[in-house]
Amino acid sequence: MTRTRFAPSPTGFLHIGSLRTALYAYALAKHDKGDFILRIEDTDQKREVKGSTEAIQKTLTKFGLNYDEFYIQSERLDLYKKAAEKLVRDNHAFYCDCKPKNAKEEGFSTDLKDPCRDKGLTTGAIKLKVPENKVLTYRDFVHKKEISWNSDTVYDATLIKSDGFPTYHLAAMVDDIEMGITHILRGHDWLPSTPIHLLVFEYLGGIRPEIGHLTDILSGETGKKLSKRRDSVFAEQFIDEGYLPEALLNFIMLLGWAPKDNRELFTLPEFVKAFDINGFQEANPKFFREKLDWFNGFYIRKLSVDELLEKLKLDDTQKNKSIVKLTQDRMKKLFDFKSLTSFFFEEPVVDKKLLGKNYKEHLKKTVDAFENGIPLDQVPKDNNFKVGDFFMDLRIAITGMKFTPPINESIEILGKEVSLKRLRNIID
RNA sequence: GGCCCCGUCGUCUAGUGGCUAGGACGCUGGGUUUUCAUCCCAGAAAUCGUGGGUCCGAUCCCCACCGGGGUCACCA
Repeated sequence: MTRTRFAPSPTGFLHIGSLRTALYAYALAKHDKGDFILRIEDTDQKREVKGSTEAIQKTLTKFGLNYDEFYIQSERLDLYKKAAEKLVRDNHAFYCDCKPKNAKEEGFSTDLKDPCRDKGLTTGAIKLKVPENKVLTYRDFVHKKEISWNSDTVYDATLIKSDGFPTYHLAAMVDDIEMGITHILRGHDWLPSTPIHLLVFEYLGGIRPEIGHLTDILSGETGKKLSKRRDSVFAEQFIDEGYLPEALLNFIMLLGWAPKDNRELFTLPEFVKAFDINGFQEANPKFFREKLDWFNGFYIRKLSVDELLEKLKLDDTQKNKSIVKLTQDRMKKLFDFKSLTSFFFEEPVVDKKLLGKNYKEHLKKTVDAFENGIPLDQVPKDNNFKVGDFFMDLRIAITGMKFTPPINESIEILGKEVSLKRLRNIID
């Protein structure tokens, strides 16, 4: 039975890269009818942001990534403590009372082995005792190759902090074993610390899951890894901007994974079905929005009128339905609806410079046609107007814009009274 | 700097020891249309990072280089 997990730390909203990791982990499990587990890694109390666990749950649900099991690491502390004590007992870990260091401020350290490793202390933080000159190897299922290190390049990583909380290096491995995780799928930033995890797995005993490291998504602007701070890339934010979850998901699917048959359109169930663990990409993709916009337009067009009405939070009136029908093909984002249709709801400001030379003649004859019940299509024929010019003047007079939904249908929705009023405003 | 990952059209990517290197987005042109959009058709766009090998033959295998990315915490 395939079991995968998505293990975010509750430090904010769902990063687009995290969403992708969750999606792939979900597909990996569900393709084999396995379980997808959500595990909140809240072992750093300082960084925790209130409400983010709920936000993550809500967002995953919104995208259809439903999980079968749910865990919170801070509720499992004794498990990690016991594991660490076992490692100390087995002489694979040791207590340490050194002052914590922060590499960001202190720079690179060349001394990999901790001074406390042979002191035989019995209190303090607990660190991994990394063996000398040992080759550490695993096969990465994303990269489809063996990756290895010499343990001499690995530092004695902290397993339990002095506040008693475990670090990722311990907690995640304990949980992955305990929860029977078969495949660890995680961000590429974890690759360098994998030798630590290999040792922890080995010393803990039990079956080690397969491990795979996803590519980083790079910013199209900077070429660097997308960052929460610099780039605006939260899943929630895309939704707020008028992207459909199914569009974002479809876009994300292809940023780091591809099928052999060039297919590009997938609903979530279709993706799960087509998913193949060998389809992962090894090179870092850049994040550009053009294709996302296309996906979004595509999925908007596929919506039924009622569905679109609901997405736009519009009342189910006949008028709204008609307007939606006219604009559906023209929307790239849900947000576009507002600018596309404002003239239906409020008097447009008409810039007369946009109108053609003969606009007065055009509009006068249109008013006549309205009053006498003559179809608008008839007007240019009867008066020898150039069809395009005539309708363009009409369009601008009614909507204030050059690019609009079909003008005849729009006028129908607006009604005779309103339309006439707008025409007269301009002629007089 | 040490360690590690990566390198096919602008972008996302398919591909195999021998192909006109395929698709999609975007772009350009055309058709449909009273505008725009949709839809349809066509086109431009990748000397497969560079230089060496191996081979009858390399985008595909090997090496070097260059370039890009990541990471070096009692954060995850």
